[in-house]
Amino acid sequence: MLDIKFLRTNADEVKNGLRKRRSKLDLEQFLVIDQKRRDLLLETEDLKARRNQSSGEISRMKKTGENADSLLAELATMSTRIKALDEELKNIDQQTSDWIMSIPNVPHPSVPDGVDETDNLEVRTWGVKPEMTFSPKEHWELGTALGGLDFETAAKITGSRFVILKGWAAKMERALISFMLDVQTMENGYDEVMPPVIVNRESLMGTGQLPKFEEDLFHLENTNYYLIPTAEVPVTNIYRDTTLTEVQLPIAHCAYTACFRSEAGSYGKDTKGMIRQHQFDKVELVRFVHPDSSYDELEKLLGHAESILRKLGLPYRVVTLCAGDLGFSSAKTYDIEVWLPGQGKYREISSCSNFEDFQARRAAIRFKPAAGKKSQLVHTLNGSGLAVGRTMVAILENYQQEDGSVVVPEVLRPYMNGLDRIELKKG
RNA sequence: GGAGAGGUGGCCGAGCUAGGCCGAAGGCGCUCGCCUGCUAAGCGAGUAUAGGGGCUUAAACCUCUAUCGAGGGUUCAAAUCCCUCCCUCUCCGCCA
Repeated sequence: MLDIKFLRTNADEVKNGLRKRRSKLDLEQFLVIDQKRRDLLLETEDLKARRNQSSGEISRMKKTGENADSLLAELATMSTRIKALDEELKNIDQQTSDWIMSIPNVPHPSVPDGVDETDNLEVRTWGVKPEMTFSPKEHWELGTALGGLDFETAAKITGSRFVILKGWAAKMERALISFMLDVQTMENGYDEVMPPVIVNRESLMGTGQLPKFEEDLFHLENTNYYLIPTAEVPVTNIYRDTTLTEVQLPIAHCAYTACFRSEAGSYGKDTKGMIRQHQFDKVELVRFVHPDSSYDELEKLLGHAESILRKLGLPYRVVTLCAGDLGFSSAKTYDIEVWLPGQGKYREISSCSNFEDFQARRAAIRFKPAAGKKSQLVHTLNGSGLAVGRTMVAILENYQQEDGSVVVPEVLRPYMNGLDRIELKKG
């Protein structure tokens, strides 16, 4: 959510931002509503001030035994009028907040112009794509053949876009989670939390998934509860309605959770394999920082996510999302895309964003400056560190051998009882 | 699931069954000043948030409105009365 005063005084900047995003929102419409709202507010508050004053008058008259009947009658009609105005105001307030909640964040000046993912800007590449003398297989083929991935049984017990991990795959999932959390807590300074994977509506409003993207979420029937689409939601909301002190910043949390997405509108996309599941594991990194340093913090966060891929020896590239591809709440996002030899392309494995004060304003996350000045909004950032399932996909495809076996990356072996190679058991 | 207690300012804690200068006593904490060789103590003042309007380059400031878990209702007027919901705590039951 943007600052309403900022909207009024910097309307042109916001309009430019919306245009850059290819958004169809017409800010003028909002400005008209806003003006109407303020006029109404003025009238209502003025009337209330008079009522409050006269009410005090009545109190005094009753004490002295004077007759207050005429004043009482006058106030009765005034109160009716106020009630009507309040009703009107409530209406227009709703309109205003609907508007504000639906305006996306303004892209940072460094965000490249563009329409969709084809306009994203490559920042750097890392690693060497493995050379294969054979035609590389896709992960679902490898994983299924090696007995680790079972999509069919998952489809039976639940439905499409679910998987059962078996044996080495289940173990590798667990190993990856532990490995990622260990790196982030022991090397990169994150405090680990394990939050609820069910959250209420208010939390989803705070981070910006609601009210606009209800259809992407799993909603528990007849409740105020939703399954989280990312740990960003519960972790960011830890500090909802909280005023921190400046010395506490930056706060850095990492969290492993399962994530749940309805994937509405993605029919036909990645229908095979583990790339796009309704339920998947992710280690998330969340940072609460001073506004002055949030873009340095974004680079830091990105580095923390990259460090996992480097340790695993998985080649990747970093891209800056263009304005048209930018998420609703984000001012700037880097995607990390890992190389998948089986698919022959880079696929997103992490998304690192600076939301500036967009989420902080919605969620009321502030800090009190050391100088004792007025509290101000923090900047929030988050990124995957990393998507666990997709990491397994990348390992399978990058470390596959001609005979269909898969070498286990060295850093992962201690987490898998020293297992160094996944191969089909004979017999 | 059953029975009960409770949610008030940074914290503690009055007020709530006689509804009326209550945004809210008192205390603690904090800030600024005074005082004191230093410290402690003492004295004085201040100390919520959001929104609107005024003033301003801006801030400060002034003023109004709202906020005593949330949302409704009664009333000229609600922290105080009524309804619904949420949360916390205690006891019992159940349970990984």
